[in-house]
Amino acid sequence: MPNPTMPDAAPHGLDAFAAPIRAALAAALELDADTIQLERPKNEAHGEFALPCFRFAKAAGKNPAELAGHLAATLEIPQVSAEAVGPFLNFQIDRTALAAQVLGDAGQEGFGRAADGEVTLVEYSSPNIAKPMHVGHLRSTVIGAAMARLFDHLGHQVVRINHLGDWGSQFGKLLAAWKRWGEEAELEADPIGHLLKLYVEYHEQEKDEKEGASLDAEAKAAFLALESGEDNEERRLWVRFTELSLAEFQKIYDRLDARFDLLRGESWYEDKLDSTVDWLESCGVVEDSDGARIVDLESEGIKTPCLIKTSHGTTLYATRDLAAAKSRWDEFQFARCLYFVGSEQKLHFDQFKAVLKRCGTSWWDRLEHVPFGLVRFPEGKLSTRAGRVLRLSEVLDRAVELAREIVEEKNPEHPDKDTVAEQVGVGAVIFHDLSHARNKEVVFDWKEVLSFEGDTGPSLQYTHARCCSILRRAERAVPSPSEVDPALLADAPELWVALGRFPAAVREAAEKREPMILAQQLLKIGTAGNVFYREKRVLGTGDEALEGARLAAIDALRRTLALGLGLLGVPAPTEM
RNA sequence: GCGCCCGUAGCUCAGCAGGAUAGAGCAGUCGGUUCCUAACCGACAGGUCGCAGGUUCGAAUCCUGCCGGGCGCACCA
Repeated sequence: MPNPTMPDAAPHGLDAFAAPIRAALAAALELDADTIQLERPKNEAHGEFALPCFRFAKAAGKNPAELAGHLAATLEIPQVSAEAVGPFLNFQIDRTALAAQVLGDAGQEGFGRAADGEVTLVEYSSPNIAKPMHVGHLRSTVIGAAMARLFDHLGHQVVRINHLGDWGSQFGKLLAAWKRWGEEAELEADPIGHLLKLYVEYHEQEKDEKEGASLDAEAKAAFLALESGEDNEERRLWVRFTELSLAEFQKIYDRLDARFDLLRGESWYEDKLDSTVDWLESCGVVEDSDGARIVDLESEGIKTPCLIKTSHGTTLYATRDLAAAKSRWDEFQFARCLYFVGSEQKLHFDQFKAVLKRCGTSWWDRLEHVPFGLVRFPEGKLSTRAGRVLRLSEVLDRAVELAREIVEEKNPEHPDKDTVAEQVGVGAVIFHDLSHARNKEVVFDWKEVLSFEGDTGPSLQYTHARCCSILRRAERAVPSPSEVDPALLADAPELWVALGRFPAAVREAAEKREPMILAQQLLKIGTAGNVFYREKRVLGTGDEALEGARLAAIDALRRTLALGLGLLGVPAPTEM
């Protein structure tokens, strides 16, 4: 467990000032520093931190404005001035001290890092074999990968797991369909496309009563053969389909910078299913219901029981997730295991956690479903069965194509347009997803996803590239923070405040499992950066000390943007 | 029917462990480049925070009810 009293050496930007302010307030109000929550004023003119004095005044039986005034007059905090505005006590950091602190922090590799050390498992992406990854998978992949990086940055020992959907009766259907309509040449040319076609064809033919019955029988037989574990034709085909699918998925993962430590599909837990069921049975929580084995969850406030085994004796989704969770616990004794899965599966997670609770495990509440909203289309839902899908690769390709046109137009001299177009196009798609609250459903809109101006990934990439450009043209080394006079940078508090809030944004994004919080902060940093280099000429001022100081500022900005974008999985090109 | 999520500017969204005149971006109007990339900056305009109650010194934020949209509700995953 983390030790909250452990001094943290990591640079934390504005937090460096919050601690003494809270300590001074705690002493003045005779309260514990932990009970004092400093607010971030909405209006930047009100300073960097604020304390509404209402509740403290009430406790002390005083008038809030009076208390604020009294505190403002008596508090002595190094490098921080306090001012009372009505019942509010506002704190402003000395401009030079602010620049010095943040410049020093943001210049370091570990800006916003913490030393946690806990084991955090992150399950994300988890697409189904034999189907294309579509826009729906984008969310799990991009949010999960970003969260994994955030935890990693905060010092967790992160284990990234891809829980592939590679098992279940659906593969019986696919095998049956392959036997009827499979074409070797087509499979070679476009594996997932062909497998999807077979899947769609199956569901098309299934509607026919006579065909449906015989297809269903063939599918059941095929899955049975697969499940037998023998090295038969079904198994060999399944392995092949899996490998072909993985190769396709990997192309997407490479583009999205999504990596996994463990590639464990549902099939990986196949030989642990029996023992899991036995374990559940031995816990005495399983009962019979119409021939099926279930765990009743009424006592946990869940009306729907959790199905462990069907009346035909086959295992289910929940059984496999239970086996997976138990296996992971045995292997890692994790502090938390996060599942980045759509909100439509909330009940499933509530159920299988409740089962583990009923079993008396000590770790059931370390499992956490991190839900996110569905991707919808203006025209309505897409359906894999009907073959109506928008492939993720197509989304990325279109974004890259558009980015390529824009690079061509804006920077025809660019030495490597293909690379930068890929970075910008993919970056736009990733950032667009991550800049929205994960819990809300998103209506997919090409115009928005392909937008490169305003609050977008490409505009941040652009700011980063501009910084790189200035540093390139400087043709001199960037002075280290200790070499510059921070007073020369005191005229850009907006930049330092924006940068100084980066560590808190990283922390909060991780705590709330909400990458959007970091994305929003990066946008603020980007805007502050644009204003900075717009208003403050860096090169050619004739003042060497000033130039050095501003170069250091640009470098801090560049580093923080690269760090933040990197955490989100958005590439940071040095020229665009 | 029951459960969960969402409803803020024309559009897309922040803000919601209560706090100061509700903020961005896009679209609209206007302005900015003899100067490190204008994928930028600035100004104007735009809001009964779904509706109605309640709690509070104070509610977009918390509670209740309603309306609207989405998702889920045992032998699929």
